[in-house]
Amino acid sequence: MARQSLVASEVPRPQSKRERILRAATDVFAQSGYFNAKVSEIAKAAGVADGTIYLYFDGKEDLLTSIFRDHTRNYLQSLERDVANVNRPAERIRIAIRHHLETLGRDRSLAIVAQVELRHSLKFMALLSHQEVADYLNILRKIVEQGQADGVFRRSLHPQLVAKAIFGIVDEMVTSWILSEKDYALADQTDDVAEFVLNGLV
Amino acid sequence: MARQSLVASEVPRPQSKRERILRAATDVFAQSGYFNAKVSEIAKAAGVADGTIYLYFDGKEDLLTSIFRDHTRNYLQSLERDVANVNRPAERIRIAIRHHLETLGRDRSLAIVAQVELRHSLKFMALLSHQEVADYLNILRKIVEQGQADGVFRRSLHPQLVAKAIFGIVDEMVTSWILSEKDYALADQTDDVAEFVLNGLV
Amino acid sequence: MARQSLVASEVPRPQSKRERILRAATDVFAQSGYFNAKVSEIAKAAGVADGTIYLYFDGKEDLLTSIFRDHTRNYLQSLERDVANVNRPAERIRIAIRHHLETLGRDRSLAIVAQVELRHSLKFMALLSHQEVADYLNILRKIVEQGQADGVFRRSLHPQLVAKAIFGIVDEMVTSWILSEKDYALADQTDDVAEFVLNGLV
Amino acid sequence: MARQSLVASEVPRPQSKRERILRAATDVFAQSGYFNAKVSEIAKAAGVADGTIYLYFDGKEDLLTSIFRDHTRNYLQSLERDVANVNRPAERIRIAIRHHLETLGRDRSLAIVAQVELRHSLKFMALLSHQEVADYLNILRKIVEQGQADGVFRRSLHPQLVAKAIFGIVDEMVTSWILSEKDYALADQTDDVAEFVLNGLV
DNA sequence: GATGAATGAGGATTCATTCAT
DNA sequence: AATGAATGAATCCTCATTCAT
Repeated sequence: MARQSLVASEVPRPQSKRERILRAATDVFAQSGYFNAKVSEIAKAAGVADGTIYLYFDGKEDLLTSIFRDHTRNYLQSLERDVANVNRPAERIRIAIRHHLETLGRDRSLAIVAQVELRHSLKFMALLSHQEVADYLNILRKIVEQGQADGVFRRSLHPQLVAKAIFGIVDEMVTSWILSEKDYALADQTDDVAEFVLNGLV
Repeated sequence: MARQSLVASEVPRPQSKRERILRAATDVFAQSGYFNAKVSEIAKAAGVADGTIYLYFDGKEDLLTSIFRDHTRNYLQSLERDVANVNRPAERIRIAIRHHLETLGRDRSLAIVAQVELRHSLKFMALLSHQEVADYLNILRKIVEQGQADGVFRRSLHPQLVAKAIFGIVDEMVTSWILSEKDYALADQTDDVAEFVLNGLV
Repeated sequence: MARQSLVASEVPRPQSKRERILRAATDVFAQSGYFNAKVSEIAKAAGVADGTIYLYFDGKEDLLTSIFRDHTRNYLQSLERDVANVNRPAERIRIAIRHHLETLGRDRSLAIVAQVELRHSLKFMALLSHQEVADYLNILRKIVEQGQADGVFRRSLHPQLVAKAIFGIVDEMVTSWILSEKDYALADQTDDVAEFVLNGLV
Repeated sequence: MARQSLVASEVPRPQSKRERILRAATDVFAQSGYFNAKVSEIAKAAGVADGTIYLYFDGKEDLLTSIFRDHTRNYLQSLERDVANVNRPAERIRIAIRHHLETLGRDRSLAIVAQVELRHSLKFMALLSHQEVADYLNILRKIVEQGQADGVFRRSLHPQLVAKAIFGIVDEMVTSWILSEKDYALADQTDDVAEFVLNGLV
């Protein structure tokens, strides 16, 4: 059964003008795609005049970048906090997976922007890849290294490759979710994903 | 050390006019991105007049679709052939991984188009996802199911989730490769990836 | 009595597409002023599509520059030819004055562009001043120098200052003409201007 | 040798808010040109808020008009006073020339505005031409007429044409000065210009 | 089949001006 | 009187596509 709206937002209406514009941009980018989205459409959705957007952002591209940066800042902070709350490496892996799935599973528009719009150019991907994504992968890598040091993770694996692999798996779950016509809770896959990551196929 | 050209093609110059156009489109899309690529640029790279492209394709978007369809047809056929050559499920998994990494590792422009340009809109991704990607996942899923039936893969795992997970891992390896400034052979990661997929982290 | 149209053109409709566009640009710039002129208005006046203009010119500013350059090339050539036809320095001065007044008196739109639109920025004026206007002044200066060498012009005068002075006088006659509400033939002032230039006030 | 700044002002900082705004407008118009100048830039240069400008002026165009009107009022008064101080017509001509060159030679920004920005549209030029410039030309014309009545200026010349010619010469000297890369005192040309005006070329 | 000159729709952005405070 | 955040109209240029040759 298809969803009625692809971008139904369960997110509360933001207060500040900057946040309202960013929320509107997220929804419009998710709905129309970055290139087809019109700035005037975003302005209308945010309830401001076209020109007002340029008081808060440098332009259309800055809107996209800002959505990502704002989100990532919060994301990485809360991820590190959550991970620090548990000690067992395996549990930390599970926590990281859940964190990713829960965060994007909660905001479909944001997920679409993250999975689709942020990847529309090599240049843009390279930018993200060397900053925020690298930070994210570092967190995962350190969990793996710690697990190897503790003797609970196999030492034959390259931590960086494992980090990328985990990211790849979770990323694909999100993509699959936004493209799916079924309406399921993304975070419900946490345990299945974690089992596969920890134990493998055999 | 940075590569000299991001889209250096080791692919032989195609003969037919249709193939020349498609090759040019792949290179130009990889270089400039779909939205920034100009049809006239593709025509020039292919050595034909602008209008000629419209004798062979329906338009710019059809170029992108055709790149993908042409490639996928060959890809799935050779994947099934390779997989049929071995019997052990674990080996089949390894074969599938190698096939993916080898194919894209051989043609950087194609890899960029596959990882970046084909994903620039939800509508486009949905299209691919329900046809070619679904076929690909089905092949992986059947390998998993066979392995479970044979008793060599754990039965607690959902085959569809495993298929997606494997796709996600390999996909991320490719993305990481095209974004990397280091010049390594993508297919060299086959064994490491396979080990992780088969045995997991613990 | 005010003229019915400020830009009534007695100029024959040009043949080539490039010339048609340039003619239209001259008329529209004269009518509306450079900054207020719309490119689409020029296209409409030239009977071409908006985009066609960009096949022949680099943009709006290039239209203005091209009007001037095209005109100046012809102007300086015919001026030198006319001047070479007579020998007496005083007659050459008169010829130069007539040439200026006749050329602009024949094409009101061109005169307006020359007197008003080409001078709307310091950067633009500097550009013209160092190229075409300098060439023009050089021709005048050489006439003066020849007259001084021949002993018919007073040697106490700086030839460069005289050249500028003559230019200034004629230039002001043109400006005055385009701003005037009376409809007189600009070139009719040739003899009066020449008399003043040659004999002065006393 | 090029000047360090094209608009270096030797003018004392004005006191009243209205004068500060007008001074800032003169400098900014000279620097950027009327069309490219931003009202907010003028406000910033004047040290007031954007909106404050509209308490003193009707808008951007009124700033330009006001610069001119304010300046012209003083200019014409002091010109008439200076002229009245001498009796010989030839000396009056010299005084008028000096007055013009001195006034603009003292304030480069004002000179740029006078030579460039005030002439950016036919409508604007017509406006000036029929008011202030006409008053100026009248003063010159009367000097000529008086000189002819006194029998010291040749009667064959049309006084109005002579007035325009003198204006044209001096005007061109100013234009040439603001465009020149050499740093000379404009008023130093007074005697050379006067000699040419009075005695002509022959 | 091939060409490439011509088309014209479409949108991000700027900035003079306003007005609630 | 003064502020400055907000407005929104207005336009140059690009480029996918067409079609007469």
